[in-house]
Amino acid sequence: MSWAPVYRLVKRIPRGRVTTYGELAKALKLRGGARAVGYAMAACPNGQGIPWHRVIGAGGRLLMPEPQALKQRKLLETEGVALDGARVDMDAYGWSPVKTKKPKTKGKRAKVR
DNA sequence: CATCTGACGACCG
DNA sequence: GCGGTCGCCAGAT
Repeated sequence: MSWAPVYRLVKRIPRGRVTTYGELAKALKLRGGARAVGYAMAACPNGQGIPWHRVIGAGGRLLMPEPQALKQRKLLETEGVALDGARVDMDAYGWSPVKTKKPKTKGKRAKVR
């Protein structure tokens, strides 16, 4: 399966912002397919401009095993995302793909929540 | 075709 | 807050 849309969305994530698998799944209409999204990320071609580290679990919780999680934390911090231990403040850095998704019809509501 | 597993999410105890 | 279970989709065996 071509996870192009997933990768595309991930690439759309602005710097200093994060999103969750669930959000991505919903944005792509993959209801309950959070796992599928996770799978896509796991199979994501590393080194192709895909900021996988901006993709986290629900509630802004880091999932991946430690080695990757640590790296992810570091990368996020570098991008300006404040991490609360293994937690990310979704209320502050949570990016909504569905709302920010290509504002075709004017600006509409570019407000989070 | 059946079964298990997985970088998930939500629910329950 | 933590751990276990079920449901979801996709891929591998």
